[in-house]
Amino acid sequence: MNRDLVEGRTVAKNPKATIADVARLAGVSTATAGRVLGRYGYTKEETRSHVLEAARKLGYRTNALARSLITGKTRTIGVVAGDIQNPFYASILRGIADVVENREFGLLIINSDESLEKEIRAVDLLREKQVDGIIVSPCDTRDSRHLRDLHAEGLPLVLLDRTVAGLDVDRVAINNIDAAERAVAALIAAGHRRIGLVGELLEGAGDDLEAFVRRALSGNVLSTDTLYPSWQRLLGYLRAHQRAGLDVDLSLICRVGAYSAARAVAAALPLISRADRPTAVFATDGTMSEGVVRAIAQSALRMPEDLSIVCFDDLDWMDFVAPGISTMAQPRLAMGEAAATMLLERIDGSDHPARAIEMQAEFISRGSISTPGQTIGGQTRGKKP
Amino acid sequence: MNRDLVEGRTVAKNPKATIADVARLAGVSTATAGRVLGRYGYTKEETRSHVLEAARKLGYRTNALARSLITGKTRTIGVVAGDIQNPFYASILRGIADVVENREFGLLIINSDESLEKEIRAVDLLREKQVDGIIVSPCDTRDSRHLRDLHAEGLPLVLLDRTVAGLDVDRVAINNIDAAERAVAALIAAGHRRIGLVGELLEGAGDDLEAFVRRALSGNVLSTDTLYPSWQRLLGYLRAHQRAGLDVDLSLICRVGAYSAARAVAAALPLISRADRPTAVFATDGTMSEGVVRAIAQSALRMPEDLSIVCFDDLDWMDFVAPGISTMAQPRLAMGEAAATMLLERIDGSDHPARAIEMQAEFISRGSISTPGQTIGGQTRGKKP
DNA sequence: CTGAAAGCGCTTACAG
DNA sequence: CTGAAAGCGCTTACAG
Repeated sequence: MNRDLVEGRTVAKNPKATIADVARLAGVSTATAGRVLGRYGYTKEETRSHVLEAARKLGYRTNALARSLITGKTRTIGVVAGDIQNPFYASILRGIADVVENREFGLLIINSDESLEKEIRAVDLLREKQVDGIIVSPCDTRDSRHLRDLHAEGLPLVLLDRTVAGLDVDRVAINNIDAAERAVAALIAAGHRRIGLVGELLEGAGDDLEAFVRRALSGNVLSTDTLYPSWQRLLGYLRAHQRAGLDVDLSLICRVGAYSAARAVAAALPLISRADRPTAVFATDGTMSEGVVRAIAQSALRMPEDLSIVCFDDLDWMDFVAPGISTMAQPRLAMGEAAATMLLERIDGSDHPARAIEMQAEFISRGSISTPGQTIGGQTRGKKP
Repeated sequence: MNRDLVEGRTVAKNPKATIADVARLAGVSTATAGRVLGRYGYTKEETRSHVLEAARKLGYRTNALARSLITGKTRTIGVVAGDIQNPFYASILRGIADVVENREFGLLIINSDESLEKEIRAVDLLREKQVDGIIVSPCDTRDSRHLRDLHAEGLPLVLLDRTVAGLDVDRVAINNIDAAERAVAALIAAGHRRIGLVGELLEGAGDDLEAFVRRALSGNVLSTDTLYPSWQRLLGYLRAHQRAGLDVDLSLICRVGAYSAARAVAAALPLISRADRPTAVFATDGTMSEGVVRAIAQSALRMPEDLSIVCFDDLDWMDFVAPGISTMAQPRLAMGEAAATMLLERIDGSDHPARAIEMQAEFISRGSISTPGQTIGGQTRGKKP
């Protein structure tokens, strides 16, 4: 408190000046000072300017904490992302930040590293800090009491990229099955018949890849909605094969088991080094894409002459890594914007039923797909010099 | 308030339960309940368990707002970064997040887009939210009243990557002059004599590139500390030339004037297309590096046969874009960690004099440097097929 | 339009 | 070790 302040005299700016200090200097009640400083209620213009002048003199800054304690609103949202360093999340976060900053909201960001335990702690922390709403890319599509509770208690929640079984809340994602199918169809259209897949495919979809594929092929996959994206994209891969009347070779499906480019390299290398290697590979997301391209760079294979690829997510480097990477691009920025916009609407009080926004993925055709067995530069399946 | 709660009966969990509710149910005072729930002061073990039990029954969660209002600490720090989507900032942010999450602090992130106006608003917002400290990568090395005020008022502040004139606070950065000199020296050592530079070089260093270079060459650059990184790296470029007794060709220095890969492409294309083009190019940061590599990909030049390059920052793609990009790598993650660690130390009360942590940049030699005029594959300065 | 009073949900001295 | 009271810095009814 600044009890040493004297009206009428020039006083040193004090960042800790409070509404009471301003009121005293302006000769009004704290209620009135609060009204002009907090921009609520009515104030006579003259009073207003006195208060403002006093606030200026004291270097008054409002303490959002005190305000929030009363209003119950913090004008801050929280987001728990897998890894802010991953371009997928970095772009989404940027989209979120853009809409949030426009509304002068704060943005609290926490990494989950795809760990349920960390996600739960993140959500806890965000709640303690009384955020007005939360955007999460849930790392577990089933075990989600923390999210269910959130929603049950009325805290606005938006799910990004992934869905949670039985949790009917706003969400934004692309149609992963369809997008993957279109990506793989591009390969098939070019004549490929043996197409590899490199995907995270973490546990969660029944754990047994072979059984999953068998079920999928016979049209028996229940609740595709709550599958992880990589499993949904596997479904798209299978569907593209079925549509084209192609058999699926299980040994061509690489289950990396982790969100790691390095692990993807390790998984892709054997696949593309086999004698009966596929003529093309589909990578199920940006991280897997980086792994596959890295594996090819480490091998002696030429792209696309020896191996065609189609990736997922349009990363910075995909248009200048020769021969240009054909890929299924998700509108990452727009996904973040959409999620934030939905969340803010909820925070503003909208109470329509939960909506699922399906964003459009766009296939970008560049140079990484060629016809298998095609002869280029005088040799087929040749080695680099 | 949950006035409808009845002691002894099973009550529905209420996320809005307050310490008063818990105290009532446990039959103790709010002071006592507060002591066990807030983990401060002493409590008899028996009392403790009663309170805990009551809290559990009610689903009590502490309201950090109320606590912060009293303690004056929010256990939240703010960081204003240029663009969280940029890999440079994304990694730094990850480093910051890692140490901050360990201490269970919150992390408020805002983009400045290198605009002073946005930076000022960001800092304002963070202060309103009463963060315990701020990390900023200031977009203006001079006009910085907002940062000066912050520091004068005792709010912990750490500067990242850039320095502000006359603001003696903790900071972390690499030695940009030295790092750039080493990078360019690698080119000179390989025999290059005409080396281009592509850098942001925004206004701020006196605005006149030619005059700056002339001054630098005659050893007259005052306060190199508060230069923007790209200007410091230009200094390193010049110094490498001087050390080698090489003349500097001003026309080889490309001033992009913006933090934009697209703008860098536009600036680099004419440079590398000239008849008397340089035999090598040095890019002053990740964004410029992407621009240069992109420009080369768009040109008919082969790398490194027709043009050698050395980049700055080790981005994901640099080790798999053929022929592998030689670059000066900043320890981005560690820079973020160091900044956060310093900030938390200050928050913990440390009051030693301001420290400047100089991180080590590491040159990574890959395939993008060759000897100029070298004959590879039977032709020199040839075109791609 | 303005002020006195209460209160948001906690923590902090201060007694006991 | 525990409780009654005050208070953090605001906003919110409620009078006037």
